[in-house]
Amino acid sequence: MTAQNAQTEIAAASPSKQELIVSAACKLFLTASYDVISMDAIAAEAGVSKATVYSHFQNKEALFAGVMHKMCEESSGPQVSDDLAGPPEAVLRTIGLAITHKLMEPEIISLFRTVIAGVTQFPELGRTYWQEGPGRARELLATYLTDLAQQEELAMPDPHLAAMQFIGLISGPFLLPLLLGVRDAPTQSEVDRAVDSAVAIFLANLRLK
Amino acid sequence: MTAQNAQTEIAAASPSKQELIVSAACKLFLTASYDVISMDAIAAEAGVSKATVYSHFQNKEALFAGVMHKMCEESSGPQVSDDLAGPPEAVLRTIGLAITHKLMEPEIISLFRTVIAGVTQFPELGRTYWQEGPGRARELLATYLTDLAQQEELAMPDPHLAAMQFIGLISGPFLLPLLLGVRDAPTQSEVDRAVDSAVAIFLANLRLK
DNA sequence: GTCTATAAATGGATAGAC
DNA sequence: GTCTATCCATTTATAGAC
Repeated sequence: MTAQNAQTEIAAASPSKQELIVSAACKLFLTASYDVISMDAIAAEAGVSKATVYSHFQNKEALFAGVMHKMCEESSGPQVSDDLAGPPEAVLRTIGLAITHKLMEPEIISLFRTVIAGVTQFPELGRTYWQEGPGRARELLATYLTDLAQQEELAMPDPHLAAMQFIGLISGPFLLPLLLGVRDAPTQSEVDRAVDSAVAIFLANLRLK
Repeated sequence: MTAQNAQTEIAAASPSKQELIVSAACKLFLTASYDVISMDAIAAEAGVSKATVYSHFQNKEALFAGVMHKMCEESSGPQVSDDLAGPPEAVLRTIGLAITHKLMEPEIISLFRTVIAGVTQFPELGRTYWQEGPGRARELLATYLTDLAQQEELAMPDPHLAAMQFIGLISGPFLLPLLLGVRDAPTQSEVDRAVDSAVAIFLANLRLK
């Protein structure tokens, strides 16, 4: 066992300074955008001195990049990659609920705001988030829809377009109002109703053609 | 003619300092978020001194509020309130194209980013933008859909939900990627195809029930 | 690695002359 | 109203002791 492995194993029980810093930065960057959060505030939240922060990260931008990478990993898209068998209604409903529930989490809305706020300053941030989040959902859906179309002999000229339409259809009622802060998180029954409706609309059209 | 009217008429030809300041602030706040833009930068862009800026606006927040109010007015939703007659396909296509074209404008995407970035610090900003933009589109659509359902004797249990689903369906393929900066503005044919597809999906479902 | 103290720069906001 | 010059708080980042 190398020294590095030993350090990694200990980490879970007693978090290293580096982990304390990243956790504190995560928390703060979710409450406000890049420029609002100072290195002083991060150091204070982590319970370390500012010099310690700079000993682990070259500068603020490097810390921000590390934090964003970690948050994208943790919130990596809907976890439905396994369970794609069964009647299409059920599968789309499962995928739709997974996506909707992801979007409902306050942390995800906050992350979304932070990413969008930072994308002008840090263009790579947008690409990273897309690949880890919505882009992954799109690929998953497009693959499933392609298979579905083949099985049921449906027309599916552009699976990527269809996937984004489905995502828009289920997220439309909630995403914008939540991002703008003009409504609270929806109730379970509200989510169920919206997803059921969206699945019905989507499938009805597919089978009509 | 009052003195104020005279000033207003002159304004178009030779803009007042106040208008110079607001224009400069508009331009800058569209390129980056609230905290990134300094009063020094705004004064420099307007070609006036910083003290002059403060003689017209009490502080930075007041200037930001004024700028956002002006931008919301200028970009006030899709201008389709008159032309709601004709076959549903055509009407929905017109509305869909109007909404999509609005969203494609780089200024609107930038405004969107700025609003979302600022909504944590200034909650009223989100409400204002919603009312001037997406909220207005939702009301317009919901009203039209209610009428349509009545005329064609279709089921329309929740016009607001349906309106947001339609907006999500047409904006889904573009809005997220544009906000995240992972794609360029779509071509005209791409927009046409997406809107036609969305209208077909939406209407097919309505008439199926 | 970690701390205290501080440097160097920039931010919002104001005083005072004109 | 408008400008120049300045105040004061805060920010990023570093130096030097331990």
